[in-house]
Formats: sequence, structure tokens, C-alpha cells
Amino acid sequence: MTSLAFPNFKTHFSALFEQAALAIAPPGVSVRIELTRTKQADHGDYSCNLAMQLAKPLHKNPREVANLLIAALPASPYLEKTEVAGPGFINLFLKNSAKQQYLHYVSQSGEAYGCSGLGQGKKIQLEFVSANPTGPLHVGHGRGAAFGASLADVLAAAGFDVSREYYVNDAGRQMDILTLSTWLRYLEICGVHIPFPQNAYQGEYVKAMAQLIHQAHDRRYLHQPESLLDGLPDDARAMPVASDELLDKLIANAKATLGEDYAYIHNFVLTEQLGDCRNDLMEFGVEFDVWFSEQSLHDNGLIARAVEMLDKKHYLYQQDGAMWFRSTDFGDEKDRVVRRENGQYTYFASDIAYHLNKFERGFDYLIDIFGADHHGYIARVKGAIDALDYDSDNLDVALVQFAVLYRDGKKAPMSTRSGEFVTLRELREEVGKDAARFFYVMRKSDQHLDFDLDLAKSQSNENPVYYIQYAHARVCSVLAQWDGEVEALLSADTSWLSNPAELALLQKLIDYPDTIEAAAKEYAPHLIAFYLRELAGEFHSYYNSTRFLVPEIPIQSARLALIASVKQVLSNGLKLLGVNAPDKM
RNA sequence: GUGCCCGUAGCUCAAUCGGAUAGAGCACCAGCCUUCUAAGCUGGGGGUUACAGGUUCGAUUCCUGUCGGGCACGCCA
Repeated sequence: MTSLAFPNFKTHFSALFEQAALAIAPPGVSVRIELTRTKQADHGDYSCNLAMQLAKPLHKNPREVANLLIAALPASPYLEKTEVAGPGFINLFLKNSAKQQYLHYVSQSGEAYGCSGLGQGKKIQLEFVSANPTGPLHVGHGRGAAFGASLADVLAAAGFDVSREYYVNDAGRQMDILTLSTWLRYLEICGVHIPFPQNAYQGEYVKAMAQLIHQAHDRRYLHQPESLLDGLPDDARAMPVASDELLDKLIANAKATLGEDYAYIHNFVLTEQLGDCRNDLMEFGVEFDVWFSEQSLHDNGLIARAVEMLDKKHYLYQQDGAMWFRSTDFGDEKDRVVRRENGQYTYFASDIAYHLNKFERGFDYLIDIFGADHHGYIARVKGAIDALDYDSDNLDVALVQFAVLYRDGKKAPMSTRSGEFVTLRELREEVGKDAARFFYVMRKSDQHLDFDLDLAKSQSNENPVYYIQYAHARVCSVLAQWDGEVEALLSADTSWLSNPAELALLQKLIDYPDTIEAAAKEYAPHLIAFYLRELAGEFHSYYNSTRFLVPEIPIQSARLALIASVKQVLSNGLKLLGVNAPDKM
């Protein structure tokens, strides 16, 4: 094995087929070497469809081409035999000795096994979650968090230099509504009762923040209701306010009434919510390298600068008192406003400045993880990037569908404003971090997720995460009873591993780096989840068919070396998903 | 109405940029614990890949249409 810098059989055979193709293909014909793992054992270990690709340009039937390719294929020390099968597949059978020797590579690599240099150290900025800091994270955010964190780790394992970033929407109207909501609750505590608007934040956490302010500052922010209700229609004084205009009027009045104190409350609720969010995510195993403030874009003049840059390139125009970006020039359905009639920049303007800033920080690639309801937003962002002379192909947007929660067979409500929702924290407390993280990434991110709370809560054997963790714990248990030094297994004679379960397990271990590469290329951590399920399955099967702690020491060592590597790969994979690998269960 | 996504076993989902006999789990049925953890294993039934056409050696995958579901169509974020 030492003859290969990185002993990846797929890469190795691809290179051989490349040479074979060069030998027989007509000049000018380019082909893609595709090597796939076979589904059936009698098709060998790897399969190549190159002959079928070359059949047409060569004007020969595929099976004939396959034989030519095999004849032109350079010798490989790992290859037992080749076969032409079906319409013209070339099936490759690995030598058992190649699989057996490969195990040494796995055990020597340890925690690093599965990592590759695919990304060549390119810098990727991954933005995810980025929820408004206006209340607790709910289960929808949880999916974005789990997906983003796993994807970041997968990309890092694949050799990218990943920066995880949370964009804090601390500049918008929603923050004002939260500030108002908190102050109104504070006034209630002080004995001033003003009808609480229906479209303000209803959650208990708002009352809790009001309580904190009251404890720290007593009645310092107390004002009588007259100035707050100034300019509101009479019925709004008695009835809960429901319209956006009335809410905005209330916010304006609150700012006028509180003066500089408004900023204090605004800052207090922001700090409080952000701290809660950060803590929540940390307990979920999700951490960020950068928390980027939207407000800082305003404060540093970066939005004005970005808009000015667009203007200089003549991509902006005035209409109806507002300033518009010609996003239709870049394939968007309609042009978009960047500065409103009232002179304020839109959220889109902030986002243009933000993405410009990302590129200026020197990232090679950007990835945004959005909720699927934002898909209409992609065209305008990419348009703005292109307008600013960066390449929008270097931005990928991964859409994550919302998780729909089911409780007692019914959909659970998920409106933040109504205060009726299941928080991420509640979910973690109910089903545990491991199950939650695993469930979230078990399926493709762009598919709807039906999250059955009762099922997830049941903590029964129905939960697939236990199946994988159990395999890990079983290996630990065997190794503990063996009571030897795992280091000693590095020199085990692995040629004893020759029964079908052992060879299947070895092949499964060989597949792991390819799985990570695929997961990285396709932004698909769910592939890891499926892989781990299969690896655990192969192990449980082996466990039931074969005894490890046998008296014959060479055989025992070989089997223990195998299961120790299984344990290592289970642990490595679970780590990428943010799931714990317990020694005991 | 227009655009995007989706439709696969009873349920929840896979299927490696078009590959071989479409696979798992759950549920159901029948077996396996004096031996390393039964949260496990072994075997079994279960499909016109929504429907109808098209493209080619080959289609769950690509194209067109129909039906059904979701989302988006703000000077909100």
C-alpha cells in the first residue's frame, strides 16, 4: 500500500482507465471516467461504464470495446480480475489481500481517516441559521443549524478551510417590535396597562426580559401612556392593535417617549436574545467563527458604498421616489428596491453590502444556507454579485426545507409571533441532542421533514441513532473485555480476515473517504448518516456471526484490529454529524 | 395566474451529475439469548417509481403535457 500516497482504490483505477482510454479512444474524444461501487457482490467491487461511452465514437459494440480497454489497462497490484458484464460494464474485483492490507492504513490514520485534500485548502465561508434575534430558535432553525454545522465539518474534512458565520439581523423593524413588546411588558409590571398589540411578540420570554429590566432598574423607564398612545385612533386605545401602521406608530411613539433610553432597551433585548441563541446553539453542538452584525454595515457606511458602486456602473435608477437595482439585467423577474421612498435602505441593500464584504474578505467560495421560502431571493443576490464584478458562480445557495413538527398526529404551530411554537431547546430536552442532530440530517436537506415528536421522544429502538451508537458501544465493550493495548493491533496479520462478513466490512471501511467526498461535493451530509447506518449494520451482522475473543491469538488480533477500525470510523462519522459516540449504553 | 421544488413499498425516506434484478428503516409474519451488550441477528411477504407521451444501447433520473402537494411572487426581513 505504501506505493500510493493516498490509497484510494477509486482514484487508482480511474487513473488506469484514463491511460487505457487514451490508448484506444479516437483523438479528440473526451470521456469522463466514472467508477462506481457495485450493488451486487457478483459484479465485483467497482464497475466502469467507459466501454459504453466509447462504443459510439469507435463504431464498435460496447462489449468489444470493453475487451480492448481491459487489454490496454495497466497492471495493478490490487486487482484480482476483471470481467465484462451486461451491456458492456467492466467489473473490477479487488484482491482480498488489498482489502486486508488497507486496514493498516485505516488504523494508522485514526481520527484523520476519511479526510482528504479535495478542497486544496480553498477558503469557504458558510453562512447559516442567521435567525432574527427576536426570540428563541425554533425547530425550523434547528434543521438549518444541524445541516450547516455538519456540512461545515464535512467540507473541513474534505480539505476546505471553512469559516462558519451567523448574520445577525440587528438593524431591522423586527428588532423594534421586540423592543416595543418588551417595554410594554415592563410597563405592565410597573402597573401601567396598555392593550398589548396582537402583532407584537407574545412569548413568555418577552415578559422575562421585562422582569429583568425591572429588577435592574426599577421604574426608571416608566412613562405614562398618554405620549405612547398619542396620535392613535380611539379604538386602538382600548383594543389590541392589529395593523402594521398602528404598530409602527407605537414604535415611533416609544422612541420619542424614551429618547436615549430606547437604545438601552433595544440593546438589552438584542444582547439577551443573542446570548440565548448562542448558548442554545452551543448546547446543540453548533458553533460559529464569526457573528456578523447587519447594523455594522450601516455604521461603517458599507451599504452606502455598495449602492454607490452599483450606481457608478449604472445599474440603479429612480422611480416613484425609490431607488431600484436593475436585477432584471441579471435574470431576475423584476427590478428590486434598494432604497425606499423614506430614504431607508432595504434588507436587500444590506445583503448586497454583506456579500460584497464576504468576497472582499478573500473567500474563494461562499455558501448561504437559506430556508426554502427564500428561493425567490437567490436571483437578485447573484445578480448584485455579478453587477459588482464578482462571480456569482462562487456563491452556492443551499435551500433547507422547513421541518414540520407533528405532535399527537397533528401539526404543531410554528409562528414566532403568536408565542405558540416548539423551541429548539424544548426539542433537545425532549429527544436529546444526539437524536435531534441525527434526525435533522438523516434526509436530503431540500426535502420536507416530518418530525414526529412522539416518535422521537419515545427513545425506543425505533430511533436509528441508537443503532449506530450501539455498534460503537459494542466494540468498546469487546475491547474492554480483551483488555489489551489497541496500539498492539497495528501489527496484526490482517490476512486472517477472509470470511464474507469480514470482507464486506473491510470494503465498507474503504468506502468511507469516498462517502465524505460525495457529501462535500453535493452538500449532502445525509450520505454520511446512511453510510453509518450501513456500516453499523455490517458490524452487527459480523458480531452475530463471528466470535472475536477466540483463543487463537493471530485470528483474535486480526478481528480486534478490524472492529477497532470500525469503531474509529463510526466515531469519525458521528462526529461529523454532531452525534456522540458512547462507550457504554 | 406566473416561477421554483416535489410526487418512489402501508408509513418515513435512499438510489453516487442516464447504468445492471429500484434499496433501507419502521410496521407485519416466522425463527435466534447457559458463549464478546437481544437498543442485536437470520429469513419472508410487500412496487406499472403519480399519469401519458418523447429522447437512446439503457430513464426514478433528461424533455413535453396532465393531475396532485409545497413554497415564492413587498418600497418585510
